[in-house]
Amino acid sequence: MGNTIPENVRIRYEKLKKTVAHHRYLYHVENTQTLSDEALDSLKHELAEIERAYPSLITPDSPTQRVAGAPLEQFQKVTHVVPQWSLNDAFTKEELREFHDRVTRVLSDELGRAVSPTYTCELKIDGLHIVLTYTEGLLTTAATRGDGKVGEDVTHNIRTIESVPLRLQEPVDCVAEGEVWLSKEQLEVINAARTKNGEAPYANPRNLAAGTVRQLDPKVAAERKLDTFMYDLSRGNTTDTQVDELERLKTLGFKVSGHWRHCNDIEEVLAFWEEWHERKDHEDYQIDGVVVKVNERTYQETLGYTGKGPRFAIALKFPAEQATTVVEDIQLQVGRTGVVTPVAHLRPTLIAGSTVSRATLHNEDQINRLDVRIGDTVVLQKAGDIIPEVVEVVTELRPKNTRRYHFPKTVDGCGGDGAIERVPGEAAYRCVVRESDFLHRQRLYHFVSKGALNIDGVGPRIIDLLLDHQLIQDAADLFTLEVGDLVDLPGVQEKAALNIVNAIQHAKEHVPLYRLLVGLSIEHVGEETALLLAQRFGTLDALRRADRGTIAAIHGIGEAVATAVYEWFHDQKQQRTLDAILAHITVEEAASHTETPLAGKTIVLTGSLDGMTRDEAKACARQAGAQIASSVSKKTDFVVAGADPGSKADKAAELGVPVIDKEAFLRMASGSG
DNA sequence: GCACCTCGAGTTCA
DNA sequence: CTCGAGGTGC
Repeated sequence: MGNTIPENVRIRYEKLKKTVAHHRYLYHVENTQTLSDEALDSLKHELAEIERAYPSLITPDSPTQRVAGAPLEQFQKVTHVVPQWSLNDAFTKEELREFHDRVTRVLSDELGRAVSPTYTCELKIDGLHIVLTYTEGLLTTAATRGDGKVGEDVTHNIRTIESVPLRLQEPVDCVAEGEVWLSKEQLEVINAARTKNGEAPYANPRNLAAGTVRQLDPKVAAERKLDTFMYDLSRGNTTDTQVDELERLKTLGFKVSGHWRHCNDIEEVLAFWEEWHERKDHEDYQIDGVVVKVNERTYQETLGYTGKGPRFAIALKFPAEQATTVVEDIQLQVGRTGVVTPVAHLRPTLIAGSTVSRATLHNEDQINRLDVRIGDTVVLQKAGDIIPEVVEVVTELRPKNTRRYHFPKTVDGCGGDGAIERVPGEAAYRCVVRESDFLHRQRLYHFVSKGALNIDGVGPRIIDLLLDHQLIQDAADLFTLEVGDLVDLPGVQEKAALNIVNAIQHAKEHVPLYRLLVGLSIEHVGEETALLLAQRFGTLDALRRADRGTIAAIHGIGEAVATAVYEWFHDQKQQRTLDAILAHITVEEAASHTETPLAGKTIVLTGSLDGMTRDEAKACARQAGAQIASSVSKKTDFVVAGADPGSKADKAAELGVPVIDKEAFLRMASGSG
């Protein structure tokens, strides 16, 4: 503070800031340029000079604030205000027509009249999805998509991207979604420099863009010229169509791709797709398809969402890049549960930016369907551009004297004599012996993994060392390890030993109940089922005492899962293992949902629950343990009536079923009242 | 009893 | 991402 700023400096400063921001707007949004690069640099330089003299002038939207300071220690998690859906995919014209048929059918059913929506087509850029949050027009947060609910805060890197406005043209609150990408040209520039330094070049722009955004040090991002296209205003949007939304994004100052089209029918959509199938390689960014959206907002809302994504949009992908290679061998892998998976070992081949040498064949049926044989030439592609997939065998190139693949009857290291069996009616082979050293080892890997106890820095390699040197027998032994035990291990220094012990000691405090349940390797119990169990019973003791029927009564858990859980908790050996673990860890109990007045009740929804979609209300009721029925009967416990209730409310009155309003429903669902 | 969805488990490479 | 199996809703 202290030194006052002369009025003329302040005016000059504001003027400079405005000019630079305006230039950015023209350049990235309007695609025109009014200043030479040199002129712009000199303005920025002058701006920086003034700020150096009067630091109190600096605000977050100053062009000088694009390059932030020190590297981060680690990423912060960001919970998305707007759920980040992913899109369903279509690969053929046929699938697109099915999408269109479904859309028109649902709309006609819901609205009671024939409706033909129009569509927008936008290019699907192969980059990294980002979510930008603005408060009163200022960029406050930039986050990655993550799992759709929680992403990582990468504001420090996104700020460095020129095309991202630090201040919008209007002081609005909004959330915008778009894609960060790196041009093919930039990739070449970077790779040329790397090759010169004797470093390996990066495989493709997408991976490099993703890697860059996830750098802790913002200097790296600032050097690599990332760019953006924004395509959605998910909060603070008042437009009635997707077309208007794109225009609105531009008005606010976002960079929006110019290559989109408003299509009146599905044939025009297909024409756009075919046109870009031809053109896609001529752009400076990678395009992996066309995003097709129902244009009209009211129709979008009518169509709504599934658990995965919107029903009003689809990603029409271009055919995946394919390659052919030779199957050199088919080998068997055994997982934690004893399931045997056949994997094709391939002659290494370059496809979609990486060299692939293995591909899963899933199971015996899949091998038979494809009739893959050792020695065959196969067509390979990457599902979702990541996982290699054997599409088909090129039978014309099959060598003579090949034999159909016969699934072996034994697998090395599977325990006992290595026998495997396929239970009739099931697809997978499993190890016959289920209590082998091998499977025990796999279960330990799982116990320390991210989804379970999440012991940082302890993975398969460390577990192998500990087991092989008899430092541990089972999971409980991990918690008594001391630095002195570990330093004798080959390749483990004092520092590493300390890290391991610290990580284990850290992980044993406040273990959420569901994470412990995940870690126990109970059949059918993964993250979701573990959460259901934890929420229903609250404590491990309650779960241990539960009978089979109580477990099966949980919505989302049936007989098969209930039996597996019940039997695990009534197996003496498992219980001894569990007790041993419990002696060392503290378990964070979950809030039990048994107490809500709706638990076990059957309810019927009618009328519109304003501010809440039908799906949300259903989810809320289920969460509280209620069953939802579609019509009112004697068995109905409550009818929830919103605005304009239909005939169901009358029926309820007739049968004497209690009718409650939205507020009462929410109170009951949340456990009070 | 069947069509749908969700979950769990296994999957590749840099 | 893909598969199979389990669970739910009609």
